[in-house]
Amino acid sequence: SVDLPPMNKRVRVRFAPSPTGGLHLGGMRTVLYNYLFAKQQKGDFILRIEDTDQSRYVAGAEDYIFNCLEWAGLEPNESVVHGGEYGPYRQSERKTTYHQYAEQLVKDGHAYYAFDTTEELEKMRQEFKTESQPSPQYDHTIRMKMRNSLSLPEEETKRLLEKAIPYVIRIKIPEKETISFQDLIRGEVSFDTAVVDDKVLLKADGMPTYHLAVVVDDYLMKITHAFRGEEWLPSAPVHILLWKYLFGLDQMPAWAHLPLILGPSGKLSKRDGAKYGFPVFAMNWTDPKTGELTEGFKEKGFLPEAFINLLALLGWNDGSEQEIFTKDELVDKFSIERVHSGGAKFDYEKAKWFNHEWIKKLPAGALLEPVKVLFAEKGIDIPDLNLVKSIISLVKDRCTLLTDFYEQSHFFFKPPVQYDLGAVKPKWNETKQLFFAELVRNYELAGHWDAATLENNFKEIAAVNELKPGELMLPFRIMLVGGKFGPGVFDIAAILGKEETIVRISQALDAFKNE
RNA sequence: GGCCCGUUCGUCUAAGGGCUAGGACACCACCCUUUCACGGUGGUGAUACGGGUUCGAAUCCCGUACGGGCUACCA
Repeated sequence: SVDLPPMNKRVRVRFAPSPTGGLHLGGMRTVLYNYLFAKQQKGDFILRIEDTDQSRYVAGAEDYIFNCLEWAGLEPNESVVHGGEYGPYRQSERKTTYHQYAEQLVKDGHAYYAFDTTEELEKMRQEFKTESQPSPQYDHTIRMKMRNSLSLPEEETKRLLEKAIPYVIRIKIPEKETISFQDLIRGEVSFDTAVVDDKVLLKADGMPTYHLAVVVDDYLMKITHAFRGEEWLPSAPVHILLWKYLFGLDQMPAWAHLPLILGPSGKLSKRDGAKYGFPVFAMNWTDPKTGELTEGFKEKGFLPEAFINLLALLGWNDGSEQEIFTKDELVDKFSIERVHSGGAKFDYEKAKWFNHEWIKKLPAGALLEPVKVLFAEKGIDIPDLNLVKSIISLVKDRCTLLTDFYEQSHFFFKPPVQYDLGAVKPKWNETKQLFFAELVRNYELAGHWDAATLENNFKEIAAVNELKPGELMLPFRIMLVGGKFGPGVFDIAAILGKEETIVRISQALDAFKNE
């Protein structure tokens, strides 16, 4: 065999945001798989987004997508914002190119002009609607009954074009042909052209539809691989025919159709998230038209590392029992052939588990920034970063979401404003009061202020007074933090420091007495 | 309706003709811990159904059922 120079892989992901904006889990996973594959092949990762300045889209949709990718660490090498050698990347700036290819298809007899108005199309659908065919298609069975350059006399077509009557260009699908291709995930998939309709390629406004744009762009941008959602499978025959007519089937990129991500009932939707209380977007998105907020994984308290990890495992695994992967490991181990062909239901509980594992796994230093932001939002200034690091180390095992850090550690920065007296009062007595008074005197004289010393002294005093330490630890906890929560009491006291610990005990003793 | 894709514990999945169908989440019990977690040990729980092929099928083939997607001058 001969060693050929490796062909530069150019992996492309292409999509449009929903008209209301946002970027859902399925879209995000498509980006991720394309990214992983591109990096693994040491190729380029290219992002194509439909022009979002069209009226059907909402403002800010494009920036939002790039922000999400930046947060998740999936930035493309080439895109409408990052640039590249194959621009322009905006569809509106490529109009003449699309037009040329569409005209070429007409000239070669693979496409035709259609002058039908919306009303005429509607009328056709009503007219040909039958029991067995509830949604008639514009296909070989009826194209000759419509107003297009195939059914009209040549002069009439010419006249209509000269009069600038609005028209679209439709592909002329062959009547009877079997089309098949090799999907990287599913193997051979085939279709019968008899049931494929004459899709519009060029719209009346001169813009291409997805079908034309994806083929022309992929060719001109030298795309070698493209993974997209399963919902595109039915239109694959149209794209294959366009490749055949325009550039040759040997030029076609390799395709993989990814399974859908399912919600509790059917395809995962924004509504599912709202209904069941879990995020479906990477980051918060507010629809500027309606003001409706859709919560994101980031703001919900997810780490990007966990987000990538859980997304990758939703429909793929490496065959081992490993579930926690860094991005580098994913790049290394990902294989498109191992992606499942069946859809996967999203499980929020498992998603949270991934985040918990990542919080436990990452060193405190890596969590510092998001925790700082969290506390800043709650109006708490963090003075000493090293102190916060030790606090993070102490509590991170019990935090599932980043937002849990507030609940788990706010008392280090603010003394309790009220006490869970119900947990102390019933068993409170003079002896315990005296014990804590003695504890304060002991702690004031303590030379070493560390958890082990504090615990020893605490237990010694308890023994001398013939008290069970167990009965004193809960009151002690409540004195320091106000309730039944937080890490080990002596760890808390050690971090609070001598002065603050003694102040909190004394204040609590007063509060208990007054009750 | 038509076309396409799919189907292993409740969920994500492993097993590519051959061990008692393995792991993870969730759930339950116990241990650890006098807060809550983490952690540890164990448990409940699945090859959609029916036919073939085969010495042998979760695995290959056919049918049925069920689920999903598409069926726009949206992507």
